[in-house]
Amino acid sequence: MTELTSPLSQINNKPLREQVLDALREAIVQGDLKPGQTLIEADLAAQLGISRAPIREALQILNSEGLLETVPYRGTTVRRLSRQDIEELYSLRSVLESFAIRRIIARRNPDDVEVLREHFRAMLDRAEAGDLKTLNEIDRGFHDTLIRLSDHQLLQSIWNAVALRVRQVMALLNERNTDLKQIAYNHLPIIEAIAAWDEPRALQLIEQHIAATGELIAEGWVDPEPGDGA
Amino acid sequence: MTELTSPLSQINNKPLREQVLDALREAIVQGDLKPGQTLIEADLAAQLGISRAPIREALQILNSEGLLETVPYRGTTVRRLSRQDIEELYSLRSVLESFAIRRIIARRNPDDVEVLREHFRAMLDRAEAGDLKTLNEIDRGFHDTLIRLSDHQLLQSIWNAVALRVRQVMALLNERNTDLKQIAYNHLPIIEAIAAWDEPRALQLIEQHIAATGELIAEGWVDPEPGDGA
DNA sequence: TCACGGTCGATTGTCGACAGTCTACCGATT
DNA sequence: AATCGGTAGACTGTCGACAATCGACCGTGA
Repeated sequence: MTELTSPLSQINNKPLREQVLDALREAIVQGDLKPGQTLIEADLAAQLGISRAPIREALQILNSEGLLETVPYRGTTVRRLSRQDIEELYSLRSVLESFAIRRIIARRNPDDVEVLREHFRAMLDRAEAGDLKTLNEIDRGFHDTLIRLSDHQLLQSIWNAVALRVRQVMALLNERNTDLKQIAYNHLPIIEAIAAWDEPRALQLIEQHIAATGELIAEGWVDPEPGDGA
Repeated sequence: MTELTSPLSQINNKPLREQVLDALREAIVQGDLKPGQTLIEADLAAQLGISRAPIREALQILNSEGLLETVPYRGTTVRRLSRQDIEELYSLRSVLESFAIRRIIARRNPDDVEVLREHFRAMLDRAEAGDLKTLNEIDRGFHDTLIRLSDHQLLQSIWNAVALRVRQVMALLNERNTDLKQIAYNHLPIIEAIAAWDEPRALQLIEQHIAATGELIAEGWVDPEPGDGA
């Protein structure tokens, strides 16, 4: 056999640690595990039918990713999100995406624009179908694509962490922004500014777009009260 | 007894995991552990006289911090630093510090300026004494202070990770920048621009300062050849 | 000569047991 | 009643042993 790693999805051999890691991370950013909720290693282990060792390793990683909070000898809880956290999250996000756009425009590669336009079409399509869930995913995909196109590994890895928290915030939001097509159309001028290699305008648009979103969310955010979040 | 946590440095009770974490992290950023070098859990455990469990947890964390690279079932090595990594590191650093300065200037707090000027005086003092090691530490302290003054926890945590890698790069550099007083004086106009609340000038200076440093380092950087780095 | 299969040693992954630490509770003392 | 000291239970931290995986090595057979 020569290569062939990709198909058959590589059988099984992912360490338990990583499976647990993925599962917990997903549970957190989808809001299934609520901020403030405490995680008991033994419970998780029993629940998953494995020992505590891989669980502990996963928890340490999630802690260093900022999704959990661990106090030695005390326990680990899902990190709480204050209004200040939201504001910080979106302000930093704005900085990172601006940086990405600057790099994309500097490269002036028409292919990039086509990729982004394709995203917009998909977004509009989902919006017209009233498909909120998929629309959100595509919206995420658009911003992920901006980062990816910027071709900057370090930025990418930091973005990954930031984007996780954004997903978590979205999941915890009870109020839903229902003006779907508006969300989709919000992205069009950004794309066109990039297509025109108009850096100042693209930066102004993306920063305004993200700041507006952040403010909208921060505005209605109620800081979590003490309690175990359950 | 009422509080009193801070003095007496809290006796002992830091988990082994964290002690190992600190020790390994320091060894990496100081260049004692060379990029490419592989770390064997059992060896480290024997060397430190403890079991593998806390070692493994520390390694996972360092991996998620980007200082180590782990391949399941294969092992963990100190992450290699290519020239591209250096360029990415400094370009991102520039973005983060610019953001910090924008926030500092937006606040217009004269105390901030005084803190920065004090840093400059200390730097100049060390430079005149020809004290390279301390100068580097103070230089680091200056940039750390910029971030701290920006009062942005998320930025702070990302900066911490980035700054670690910067330290590692500095430690691995064989060529030393010997023009000490010049380094110190480089910071003065930045401080003065902040003092004057002159945002465009402050941003232009910091970006140029960091880009110049980055290019200087990237220029002489030799990409690591395969091998275990030892 | 070279591709193939199998085996072996080194190393990582997982487990169950035990040690250490913290909190909550409770009774004694003032 | 309020404070103190001590104890019990729940949980995290650490350990040593065992299982699983990988790469290198080595014959074997065409």
